[in-house]
Amino acid sequence: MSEKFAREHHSKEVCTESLVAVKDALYVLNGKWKLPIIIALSSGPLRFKELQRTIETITPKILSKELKELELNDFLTRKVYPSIPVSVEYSLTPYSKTLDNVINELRTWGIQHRKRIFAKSRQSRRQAVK
Amino acid sequence: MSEKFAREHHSKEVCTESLVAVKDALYVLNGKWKLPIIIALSSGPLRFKELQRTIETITPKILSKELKELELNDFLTRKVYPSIPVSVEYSLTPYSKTLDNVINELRTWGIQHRKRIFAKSRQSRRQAVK
DNA sequence: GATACCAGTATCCTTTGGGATACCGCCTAA
DNA sequence: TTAGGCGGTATCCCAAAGGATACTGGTATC
Repeated sequence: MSEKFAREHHSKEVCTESLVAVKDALYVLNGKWKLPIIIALSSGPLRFKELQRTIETITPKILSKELKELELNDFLTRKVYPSIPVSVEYSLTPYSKTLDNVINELRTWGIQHRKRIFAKSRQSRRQAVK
Repeated sequence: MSEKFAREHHSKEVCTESLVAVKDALYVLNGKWKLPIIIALSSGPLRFKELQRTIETITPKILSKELKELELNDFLTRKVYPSIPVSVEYSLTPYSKTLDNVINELRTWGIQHRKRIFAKSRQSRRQAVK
Protein backbone atom coordinates (compact mmCIF):
# COMPACT_ATOMS: atom_id res chain seq x y z
CA MET A 1 0.00 0.00 0.00
CA SER A 2 2.73 2.45 0.85
CA GLU A 3 4.59 1.35 -2.25
CA LYS A 4 1.49 1.92 -4.31
CA PHE A 5 1.08 5.33 -2.79
CA ALA A 6 4.68 6.16 -3.54
CA ARG A 7 4.26 5.16 -7.16
CA GLU A 8 1.12 7.18 -7.64
CA HIS A 9 2.65 10.12 -5.91
CA HIS A 10 5.64 9.73 -8.16
CA SER A 11 3.78 9.63 -11.42
CA LYS A 12 0.88 11.94 -10.90
CA GLU A 13 2.38 14.80 -8.97
CA VAL A 14 6.00 15.02 -10.00
CA CYS A 15 5.83 14.28 -13.70
CA THR A 16 2.58 15.65 -14.98
CA GLU A 17 3.83 19.18 -15.38
CA SER A 18 6.84 18.17 -17.46
CA LEU A 19 4.73 15.76 -19.41
CA VAL A 20 2.19 18.40 -20.35
CA ALA A 21 4.77 21.06 -21.11
CA VAL A 22 6.88 18.83 -23.34
CA LYS A 23 3.79 17.60 -25.13
CA ASP A 24 2.83 21.22 -25.77
CA ALA A 25 6.23 21.90 -27.25
CA LEU A 26 6.27 18.77 -29.38
CA TYR A 27 2.81 19.58 -30.68
CA VAL A 28 4.06 22.76 -32.33
CA LEU A 29 7.47 21.48 -33.38
CA ASN A 30 6.31 18.12 -34.69
CA GLY A 31 7.69 16.44 -37.75
CA LYS A 32 11.02 16.18 -39.45
CA TRP A 33 11.22 19.64 -40.85
CA LYS A 34 10.07 22.46 -38.53
CA LEU A 35 13.33 22.86 -36.65
CA PRO A 36 15.58 22.34 -39.68
CA ILE A 37 13.73 25.12 -41.48
CA ILE A 38 14.13 27.44 -38.52
CA ILE A 39 17.82 26.62 -38.34
CA ALA A 40 18.26 27.27 -42.02
CA LEU A 41 16.74 30.72 -41.58
CA SER A 42 18.59 31.48 -38.38
CA SER A 43 21.41 33.41 -39.96
CA GLY A 44 19.29 35.43 -42.32
CA PRO A 45 16.25 35.39 -44.60
CA LEU A 46 16.11 33.00 -47.51
CA ARG A 47 13.93 32.55 -50.56
CA PHE A 48 11.93 29.46 -51.35
CA LYS A 49 14.43 27.78 -53.63
CA GLU A 50 17.31 28.77 -51.41
CA LEU A 51 15.60 27.05 -48.51
CA GLN A 52 15.03 23.99 -50.62
CA ARG A 53 18.70 23.87 -51.55
CA THR A 54 19.84 24.44 -47.99
CA ILE A 55 17.75 21.65 -46.52
CA GLU A 56 18.61 19.48 -49.51
CA THR A 57 16.20 16.57 -49.13
CA ILE A 58 12.91 18.40 -48.73
CA THR A 59 10.43 18.48 -51.60
CA PRO A 60 8.67 21.69 -52.57
CA LYS A 61 5.31 20.35 -51.52
CA ILE A 62 6.43 19.62 -47.99
CA LEU A 63 8.43 22.81 -47.75
CA SER A 64 5.42 24.85 -48.77
CA LYS A 65 3.19 23.13 -46.23
CA GLU A 66 5.67 23.48 -43.39
CA LEU A 67 6.28 27.15 -44.15
CA LYS A 68 2.56 27.83 -43.89
CA GLU A 69 2.36 26.10 -40.52
CA LEU A 70 5.40 27.95 -39.23
CA GLU A 71 3.90 31.23 -40.34
CA LEU A 72 0.62 30.43 -38.59
CA ASN A 73 2.53 29.69 -35.40
CA ASP A 74 4.32 33.02 -35.61
CA PHE A 75 7.80 31.59 -36.16
CA LEU A 76 8.38 33.25 -39.50
CA THR A 77 7.04 35.83 -41.90
CA ARG A 78 6.65 35.70 -45.64
CA LYS A 79 7.45 38.84 -47.57
CA VAL A 80 6.72 39.24 -51.27
CA TYR A 81 8.82 41.72 -53.23
CA PRO A 82 6.96 42.93 -56.32
CA SER A 83 10.00 42.72 -58.53
CA ILE A 84 9.73 41.03 -61.87
CA PRO A 85 9.56 38.18 -61.39
CA VAL A 86 8.34 38.42 -57.81
CA SER A 87 10.70 37.23 -55.16
CA VAL A 88 9.55 35.82 -51.87
CA GLU A 89 11.60 35.97 -48.72
CA TYR A 90 11.09 34.03 -45.53
CA SER A 91 12.54 35.38 -42.32
CA LEU A 92 12.33 34.47 -38.66
CA THR A 93 10.24 36.42 -36.20
CA PRO A 94 11.57 37.55 -32.83
CA TYR A 95 9.43 34.83 -31.26
CA SER A 96 11.38 32.12 -33.03
CA LYS A 97 14.45 33.27 -31.11
CA THR A 98 12.87 31.84 -27.98
CA LEU A 99 13.71 28.45 -29.46
CA ASP A 100 17.45 29.12 -29.39
CA ASN A 101 18.10 27.18 -26.21
CA VAL A 102 16.05 24.22 -27.36
CA ILE A 103 17.89 24.12 -30.66
CA ASN A 104 21.29 24.46 -29.04
CA GLU A 105 20.64 21.59 -26.68
CA LEU A 106 19.36 19.41 -29.49
CA ARG A 107 22.40 20.31 -31.54
CA THR A 108 24.83 19.49 -28.75
CA TRP A 109 23.06 16.25 -28.03
CA GLY A 110 22.96 15.29 -31.71
CA ILE A 111 26.70 15.80 -32.09
CA GLN A 112 27.42 13.76 -29.01
CA HIS A 113 25.00 11.04 -30.11
CA ARG A 114 26.59 10.68 -33.51
CA LYS A 115 30.00 10.27 -31.93
CA ARG A 116 28.67 7.61 -29.65
CA ILE A 117 27.02 5.67 -32.46
CA PHE A 118 30.24 5.82 -34.42
CA ALA A 119 32.27 4.61 -31.45
CA LYS A 120 29.83 1.76 -30.91
CA SER A 121 30.01 0.60 -34.51
CA ARG A 122 33.82 0.59 -34.35
CA GLN A 123 33.66 -1.35 -31.12
CA SER A 124 31.37 -4.04 -32.51
CA ARG A 125 33.59 -4.36 -35.58
CA ARG A 126 36.53 -5.06 -33.28
CA GLN A 127 34.55 -7.69 -31.45
CA ALA A 128 33.55 -9.32 -34.72
CA VAL A 129 37.23 -9.64 -35.66
CA LYS A 130 38.03 -11.27 -32.35
CA MET B 1 27.40 37.85 -57.69
CA SER B 2 28.75 38.96 -54.36
CA GLU B 3 25.27 38.68 -52.91
CA LYS B 4 24.96 35.20 -54.27
CA PHE B 5 28.30 34.30 -52.79
CA ALA B 6 27.24 35.70 -49.45
CA ARG B 7 24.08 33.63 -49.47
CA GLU B 8 25.86 30.43 -50.35
CA HIS B 9 28.49 31.08 -47.76
CA HIS B 10 25.73 31.69 -45.28
CA SER B 11 23.78 28.53 -45.90
CA LYS B 12 26.43 25.99 -46.66
CA GLU B 13 29.12 26.74 -44.18
CA VAL B 14 27.44 28.18 -41.14
CA CYS B 15 24.27 26.11 -40.90
CA THR B 16 25.12 22.66 -42.13
CA GLU B 17 26.56 21.46 -38.87
CA SER B 18 23.52 22.45 -36.82
CA LEU B 19 21.25 21.12 -39.49
CA VAL B 20 22.87 17.70 -39.49
CA ALA B 21 23.16 17.50 -35.72
CA VAL B 22 19.55 18.44 -35.07
CA LYS B 23 18.39 16.04 -37.74
CA ASP B 24 20.36 13.28 -36.02
CA ALA B 25 18.68 14.09 -32.74
CA LEU B 26 15.20 14.29 -34.23
CA TYR B 27 15.74 10.98 -35.99
CA VAL B 28 16.07 9.16 -32.67
CA LEU B 29 13.51 11.18 -30.74
CA ASN B 30 10.84 11.26 -33.42
CA GLY B 31 7.13 10.97 -32.76
CA LYS B 32 4.77 12.01 -30.07
CA TRP B 33 5.77 9.52 -27.42
CA LYS B 34 9.53 8.97 -27.02
CA LEU B 35 10.21 11.94 -24.77
CA PRO B 36 7.00 11.60 -22.75
CA ILE B 37 7.92 8.00 -21.98
CA ILE B 38 11.38 9.01 -20.88
CA ILE B 39 9.93 11.74 -18.71
CA ALA B 40 7.48 9.33 -17.14
CA LEU B 41 10.37 7.06 -16.20
CA SER B 42 12.62 9.84 -15.04
CA SER B 43 11.80 9.59 -11.36
CA GLY B 44 11.93 5.84 -11.17
CA PRO B 45 11.14 2.58 -12.94
CA LEU B 46 7.60 1.78 -13.91
CA ARG B 47 5.75 -1.27 -15.13
CA PHE B 48 3.87 -1.50 -18.38
CA LYS B 49 0.42 -0.69 -17.06
CA GLU B 50 1.82 1.99 -14.81
CA LEU B 51 3.39 3.67 -17.80
CA GLN B 52 0.13 3.43 -19.68
CA ARG B 53 -1.70 5.09 -16.81
CA THR B 54 0.91 7.79 -16.42
CA ILE B 55 0.89 8.82 -20.03
CA GLU B 56 -2.87 8.45 -20.09
CA THR B 57 -3.65 8.66 -23.78
CA ILE B 58 -1.27 6.08 -25.18
CA THR B 59 -2.59 2.71 -26.33
CA PRO B 60 -0.81 -0.53 -25.42
CA LYS B 61 0.14 -1.19 -29.02
CA ILE B 62 1.96 2.08 -29.43
CA LEU B 63 3.48 1.90 -25.99
CA SER B 64 4.88 -1.53 -26.73
CA LYS B 65 6.34 -0.39 -30.04
CA GLU B 66 7.92 2.73 -28.59
CA LEU B 67 9.41 0.83 -25.65
CA LYS B 68 11.11 -1.54 -28.06
CA GLU B 69 12.58 1.31 -30.04
CA LEU B 70 13.77 3.08 -26.91
CA GLU B 71 15.41 -0.12 -25.72
CA LEU B 72 17.17 -0.58 -29.05
CA ASN B 73 18.49 2.95 -28.80
CA ASP B 74 19.81 2.31 -25.31
CA PHE B 75 17.53 4.73 -23.51
CA LEU B 76 15.92 2.15 -21.27
CA THR B 77 16.13 -1.43 -20.13
CA ARG B 78 13.42 -4.00 -19.66
CA LYS B 79 13.73 -6.24 -16.66
CA VAL B 80 11.51 -9.25 -16.08
CA TYR B 81 11.04 -10.41 -12.51
CA PRO B 82 10.13 -14.10 -12.35
CA SER B 83 7.51 -13.56 -9.73
CA ILE B 84 4.10 -15.12 -10.20
CA PRO B 85 2.75 -13.59 -12.24
CA VAL B 86 5.84 -12.12 -13.83
CA SER B 87 6.30 -8.43 -13.49
CA VAL B 88 8.14 -6.32 -16.00
CA GLU B 89 9.90 -3.14 -15.11
CA TYR B 90 11.17 -0.46 -17.44
CA SER B 91 13.91 1.81 -16.23
CA LEU B 92 16.09 4.46 -17.77
CA THR B 93 19.71 3.84 -18.63
CA PRO B 94 22.48 6.25 -17.66
CA TYR B 95 22.62 7.26 -21.31
CA SER B 96 19.10 8.61 -21.19
CA LYS B 97 20.30 11.13 -18.62
CA THR B 98 22.20 12.86 -21.39
CA LEU B 99 18.81 14.06 -22.58
CA ASP B 100 18.14 16.03 -19.41
CA ASN B 101 19.14 19.38 -20.85
CA VAL B 102 17.11 18.84 -23.99
CA ILE B 103 14.07 17.91 -21.97
CA ASN B 104 14.47 20.82 -19.59
CA GLU B 105 14.67 23.31 -22.41
CA LEU B 106 11.65 21.81 -24.11
CA ARG B 107 9.78 21.91 -20.83
CA THR B 108 10.64 25.54 -20.18
CA TRP B 109 9.75 26.48 -23.70
CA GLY B 110 6.48 24.56 -23.55
CA ILE B 111 5.40 26.34 -20.39
CA GLN B 112 6.25 29.71 -21.85
CA HIS B 113 4.49 28.87 -25.12
CA ARG B 114 1.29 27.84 -23.38
CA LYS B 115 1.23 31.12 -21.48
CA ARG B 116 1.71 33.03 -24.68
CA ILE B 117 -1.08 31.20 -26.49
CA PHE B 118 -3.37 31.83 -23.56
CA ALA B 119 -2.50 35.52 -23.50
CA LYS B 120 -3.11 35.76 -27.23
CA SER B 121 -6.52 34.16 -27.02
CA ARG B 122 -7.53 36.55 -24.24
CA GLN B 123 -6.28 39.44 -26.32
CA SER B 124 -8.28 38.46 -29.39
CA ARG B 125 -11.38 38.01 -27.25
CA ARG B 126 -10.96 41.58 -26.04
CA GLN B 127 -10.60 42.81 -29.58
CA ALA B 128 -13.71 40.91 -30.62
CA VAL B 129 -15.70 42.69 -27.90
CA LYS B 130 -14.45 46.04 -29.11
C1' DG C 1 13.46 29.47 -80.43
C1' DA C 2 15.14 26.45 -76.71
C1' DT C 3 16.52 26.37 -72.16
C1' DA C 4 16.46 27.56 -67.42
C1' DC C 5 15.05 30.02 -63.11
C1' DC C 6 11.43 31.28 -59.80
C1' DA C 7 7.59 30.08 -56.43
C1' DG C 8 5.16 27.23 -55.86
C1' DT C 9 0.74 23.69 -57.11
C1' DA C 10 -1.23 19.18 -58.63
C1' DT C 11 -1.41 14.41 -58.70
C1' DC C 12 -0.33 10.02 -57.25
C1' DC C 13 1.50 6.97 -54.21
C1' DT C 14 3.57 4.46 -50.04
C1' DT C 15 4.73 4.47 -45.34
C1' DT C 16 4.05 5.51 -40.73
C1' DG C 17 1.64 6.89 -36.70
C1' DG C 18 -1.70 6.06 -34.10
C1' DG C 19 -6.63 5.09 -32.33
C1' DA C 20 -10.30 1.35 -31.22
C1' DT C 21 -11.35 -2.83 -29.87
C1' DA C 22 -10.80 -7.37 -28.72
C1' DC C 23 -8.25 -10.94 -27.01
C1' DC C 24 -4.61 -14.23 -24.84
C1' DG C 25 -2.73 -17.07 -20.83
C1' DC C 26 -1.79 -16.63 -16.27
C1' DC C 27 -2.86 -15.36 -11.77
C1' DT C 28 -5.48 -13.58 -7.43
C1' DA C 29 -9.16 -12.06 -4.60
C1' DA C 30 -14.16 -11.84 -3.66
C1' DT D 1 -17.01 -19.13 -10.15
C1' DT D 2 -16.52 -14.90 -11.84
C1' DA D 3 -14.39 -10.59 -12.10
C1' DG D 4 -10.26 -8.20 -12.58
C1' DG D 5 -5.22 -7.27 -12.95
C1' DC D 6 -1.00 -8.21 -15.59
C1' DG D 7 1.97 -7.74 -20.01
C1' DG D 8 1.24 -7.51 -23.76
C1' DT D 9 -0.47 -9.16 -29.11
C1' DA D 10 -3.85 -9.22 -33.12
C1' DT D 11 -6.76 -7.02 -36.18
C1' DC D 12 -8.82 -3.35 -38.44
C1' DC D 13 -8.95 1.13 -39.73
C1' DC D 14 -8.05 6.14 -40.73
C1' DA D 15 -5.32 10.27 -41.26
C1' DA D 16 -1.20 12.45 -41.78
C1' DA D 17 3.56 12.56 -43.34
C1' DG D 18 6.18 12.47 -46.80
C1' DG D 19 8.37 11.08 -51.46
C1' DA D 20 8.29 11.28 -56.84
C1' DT D 21 7.18 13.44 -60.67
C1' DA D 22 5.19 16.66 -63.52
C1' DC D 23 3.59 21.13 -64.44
C1' DT D 24 2.34 26.32 -64.56
C1' DG D 25 3.11 31.36 -66.09
C1' DG D 26 6.22 34.71 -66.38
C1' DT D 27 10.93 36.25 -67.32
C1' DA D 28 15.64 36.21 -68.69
C1' DT D 29 19.38 34.15 -71.02
C1' DC D 30 21.81 31.70 -74.62
